[in-house]
Amino acid sequence: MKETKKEISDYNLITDLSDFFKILGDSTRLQILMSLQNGELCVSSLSNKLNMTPSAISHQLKSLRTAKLVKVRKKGKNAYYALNDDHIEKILNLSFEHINEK
Amino acid sequence: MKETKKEISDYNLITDLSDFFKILGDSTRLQILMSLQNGELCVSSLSNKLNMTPSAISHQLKSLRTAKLVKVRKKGKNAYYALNDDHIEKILNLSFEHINEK
DNA sequence: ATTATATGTGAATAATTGTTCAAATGTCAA
DNA sequence: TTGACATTTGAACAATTATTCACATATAAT
Repeated sequence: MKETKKEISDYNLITDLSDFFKILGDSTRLQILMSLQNGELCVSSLSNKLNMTPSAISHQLKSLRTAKLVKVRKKGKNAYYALNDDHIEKILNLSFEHINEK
Repeated sequence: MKETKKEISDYNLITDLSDFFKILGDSTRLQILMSLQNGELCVSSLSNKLNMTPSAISHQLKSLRTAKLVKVRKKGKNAYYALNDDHIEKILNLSFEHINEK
């Protein structure tokens, strides 16, 4: 059944895409991603920069990790997070252009 | 105060961007946008295509209109909706590439 | 005018989710 | 070992939101 296969793959595409946008649709996570555009940062640095508790930051970093948008490097007591993908910066920039032309 | 100005514009950028992604972060709205990539459609066509009530579709179309992602053309009893912007297709395609490479 | 069809709207409900708080884990230094 | 610091985790709470339902509006046809 070709129709069924197409419907399933459409379904996956749609849910994957909307999940991806859901992750970007939060100001805290966006701020984290944009902060990491200059290079890796540890949780407490992000906590200071964004004026939020380490716990809140850590929770959001977990979401970003699950979505494979960031990766971790553990060194001593610290956990350094970095962008995991080049695409994200492109998408952010293109979306920024979109916003700015309104 | 330069610092303050920058903080304010950063704040607006972040909230505008996250609002934009929030709109895309819903499967119903994504399906509507992707359906409109082939040309304008009226509410009942979308309702049939997505197997959802006209009311649900209409509510989401209102969100999309407020976000200026779609526009309306009223003709007789029908309301034909179309994409309002070229950027959206680019963003969707780029995001699709991102999803597919995982 | 009255019916049927298409769309829009507002309130209510159910589900999702971001932040906080308290506590746990892990690492380093003394 | 003890204490301090960095990060993580789970539960609870508050806020947001997508859909449904009932109803309103608008247009066309008879």
